[in-house]
Amino acid sequence: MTPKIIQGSKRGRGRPAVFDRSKALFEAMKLFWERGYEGTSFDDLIGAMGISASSFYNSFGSKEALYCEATRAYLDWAGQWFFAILNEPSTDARTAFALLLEATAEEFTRGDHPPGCMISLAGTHCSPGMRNIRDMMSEHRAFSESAMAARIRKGIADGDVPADTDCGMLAAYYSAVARGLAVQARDGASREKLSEIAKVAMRAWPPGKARDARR
Amino acid sequence: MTPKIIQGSKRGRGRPAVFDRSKALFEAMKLFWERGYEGTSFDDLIGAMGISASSFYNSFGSKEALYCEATRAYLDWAGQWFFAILNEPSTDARTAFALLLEATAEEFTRGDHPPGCMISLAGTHCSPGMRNIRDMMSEHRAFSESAMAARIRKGIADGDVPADTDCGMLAAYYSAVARGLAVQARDGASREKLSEIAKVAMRAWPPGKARDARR
DNA sequence: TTATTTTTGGTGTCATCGCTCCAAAAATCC
DNA sequence: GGATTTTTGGAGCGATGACACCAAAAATAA
Repeated sequence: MTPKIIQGSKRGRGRPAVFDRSKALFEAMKLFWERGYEGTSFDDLIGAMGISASSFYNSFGSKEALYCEATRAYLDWAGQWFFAILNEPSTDARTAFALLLEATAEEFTRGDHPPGCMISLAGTHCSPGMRNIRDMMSEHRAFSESAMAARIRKGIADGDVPADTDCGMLAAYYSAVARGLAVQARDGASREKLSEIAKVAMRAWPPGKARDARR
Repeated sequence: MTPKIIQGSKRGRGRPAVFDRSKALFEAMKLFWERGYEGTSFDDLIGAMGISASSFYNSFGSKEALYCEATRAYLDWAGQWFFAILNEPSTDARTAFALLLEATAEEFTRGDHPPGCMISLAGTHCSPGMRNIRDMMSEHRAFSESAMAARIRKGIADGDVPADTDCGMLAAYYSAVARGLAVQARDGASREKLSEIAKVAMRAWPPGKARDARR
């Protein structure tokens, strides 16, 4: 319960850090991403991170704390392309979502990291000791969904989305599609397949011309 | 490796089974469904099944073997409504898929069993010891997707689906949507929300009148 | 009742998991 | 170089996980 003091508590004197902390975190992230929280053991982690058990403890506190950090690191990383596309001011809402799904297809199938999404499929099972992590991942999913809803609302304000669109529901739909793409990627689907699915998914975009947003 | 002989090997003489095997299996299924394979412990299982460790071993062989059986039981159970709707001869393909998603929304949110789908979200993480289970679940997902593709092909043959439809891709899309609905259900989405998402998803159905199937 | 077959409780085992502690080493500032 | 501060390797620990075994009990056919 006491907030564990981690690496860098009294910097300026004494021995500095030897291993690259953010690099170790990145390795841990990839492992969690591929194997999930329960599927990744302490020994797996320190092996991949190249540090000892005590270094691990000193620097990251606990497996659960590391998982939170790794998740944050993933969000910072994936959030870059996600929000860059979502908030690009010069594209209309429909194009933004098409590009978003296209980028999703690409990012979910790159060879330099595990397939799919670290957030979409993690913490979906609920054993007693997993509630914290489950709730955390659930909140992250809700957050990205609400970001999509906000973009759709902006589309209405901009006049490029029909004014009677249910933003929350359309966001929930695209959120669900993205989760589904993650499962497909896990099952070995190619970028091309995900891309085609994305194209089909875009056919569900609200039909009809946008009405005048200025009422 | 030796195929373990389980309950009922030499029936007709001796003591008969005391506990209800299929009921115990059903309890195990619900536990696996909710908590996943790794999240469910041996003790959790025998507790929920109401049997001793040795009975467990005698009757089901191992945790992994039980998981396979529980998965089969789930497929038999969920396959009932799934295939009943998919193969109903009097509905056209589009209606079949609309009803399928509608049923999915309902089944994924019933109070009498865990939310979502036991197949959609299981075995998506790949630690070394989970490869068998991962592959098994992946195959089950591929199977349901191919069943959907077959139904769409039948729709083309019946003339109620445009002949130039890419059946495999459309099936992959609806498969992905179903997986996404499972995640949404896990995150606590209501039947109504899933139902609305399903309606949005149906807007992606191939547009245009069906061409004459008889070429 | 007896022989036969299967179930059961209880106990044990071996591995892994996630930590935890400690003494020694290393790198900085003075 | 010495003091200070932090990191590191290594050993160990309590808990849990997934079986595994066995003698005793129970229920049936004969």
